[in-house]
Amino acid sequence: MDADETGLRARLVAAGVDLVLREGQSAVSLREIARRAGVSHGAPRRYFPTHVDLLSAIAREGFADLTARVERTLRDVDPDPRTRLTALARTYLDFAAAHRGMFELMFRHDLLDSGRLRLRETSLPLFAVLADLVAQARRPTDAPAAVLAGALWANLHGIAQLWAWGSLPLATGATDDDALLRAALDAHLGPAPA
Amino acid sequence: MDADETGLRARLVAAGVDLVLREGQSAVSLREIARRAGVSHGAPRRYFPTHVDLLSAIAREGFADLTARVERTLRDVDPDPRTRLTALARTYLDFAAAHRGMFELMFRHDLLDSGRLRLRETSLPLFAVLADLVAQARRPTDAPAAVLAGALWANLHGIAQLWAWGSLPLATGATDDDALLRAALDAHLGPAPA
DNA sequence: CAGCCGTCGTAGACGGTGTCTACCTGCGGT
DNA sequence: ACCGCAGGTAGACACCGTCTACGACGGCTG
Repeated sequence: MDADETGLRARLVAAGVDLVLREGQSAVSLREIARRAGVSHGAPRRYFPTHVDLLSAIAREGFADLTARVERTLRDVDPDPRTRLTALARTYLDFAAAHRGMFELMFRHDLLDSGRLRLRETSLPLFAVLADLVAQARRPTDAPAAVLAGALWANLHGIAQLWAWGSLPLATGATDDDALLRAALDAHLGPAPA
Repeated sequence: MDADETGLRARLVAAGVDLVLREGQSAVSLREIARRAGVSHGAPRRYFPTHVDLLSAIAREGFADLTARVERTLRDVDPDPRTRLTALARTYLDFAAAHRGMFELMFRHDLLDSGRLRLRETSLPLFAVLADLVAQARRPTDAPAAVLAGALWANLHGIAQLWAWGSLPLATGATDDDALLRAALDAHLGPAPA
């Protein structure tokens, strides 16, 4: 995306993203991405002084990707906020399931030292989209919009994580996460309209 | 807890638990716990052939601890299911906040290879307690009990995780998680009784 | 045009880690 | 008295993150 698309830094990040998607966070080492980029083991240090810096940069890509997917999804969905929220939630869960390693990494605050690269703030635009839709769908008796949005996000996130871990399928006996998704949306936003 | 409380295995796990609580998952190495137990670096291998086995054993302690805390809490709470669920939820969030490193580890399926030691099943008794209370508190028009319980658990879990990561405080501007907790319970179980 | 200097990548070293293997040692059962 | 084996020791290997000294090269200044 940046001007120097082919710069070493971009290639290193790309290799890292590829690795994390394919084999998970623990496979991402500075030396391995150097190998994949065809440079010496010390080269990445120029751009990522520390392993945490590399992982943070990769997670950043993850957030950008997820945000882009959500926006792309919402472009084709009609304006009813409840419908849009459902689509957003579906995209969130699909992303977590399809890119498990990346999803894990994105929320590993212990690995990311989230101040770095303003990483945590990277998730805010996504939350803003959700919060905006929640504000539209909110009923007068519901909790304040910010709280409602936070609680709903947490619910989506929890479903994504526990489902991926296998606990939720095991505990509920369900074979897909759709019922859970609908239960969460119904709970926070009221029963779905016909 | 086991018969040979002072056996090497128990001491190794204890050292690991201590480490994970104090410094997080990444500080737990086979060699370090060997050092703390005063044995050679190869000794742990007898009990934990692989690093994953060690981490799984530690996470198991974490689940046992959390479950015990919940049961202890519920002993002193009156029988109204909604009240009990609130207490359970509070305990869950407090545990996550107070033992962040352990909580992280417990749900890191990439580190745990959850088949090992039947680890994932270890979380089931806790879920059963929650599911039982949910079944009692459930209203006829709610989702099926298993789904409702799963969705609520996911909500708690998501709040715990995103709060610990700092995203939720950042996004909602809140300074404590109480509003979120109440919003989640109200959403899934209906507005709290007076 | 010559020379300097900063950027960027190389190469080697160090300590730490997981894992494998060969070994020792002491105790229980025959 | 002996053997066998569980349980701990010790060394090796490859890999990792990090640090440091060093080369190469290109653009600016004189």
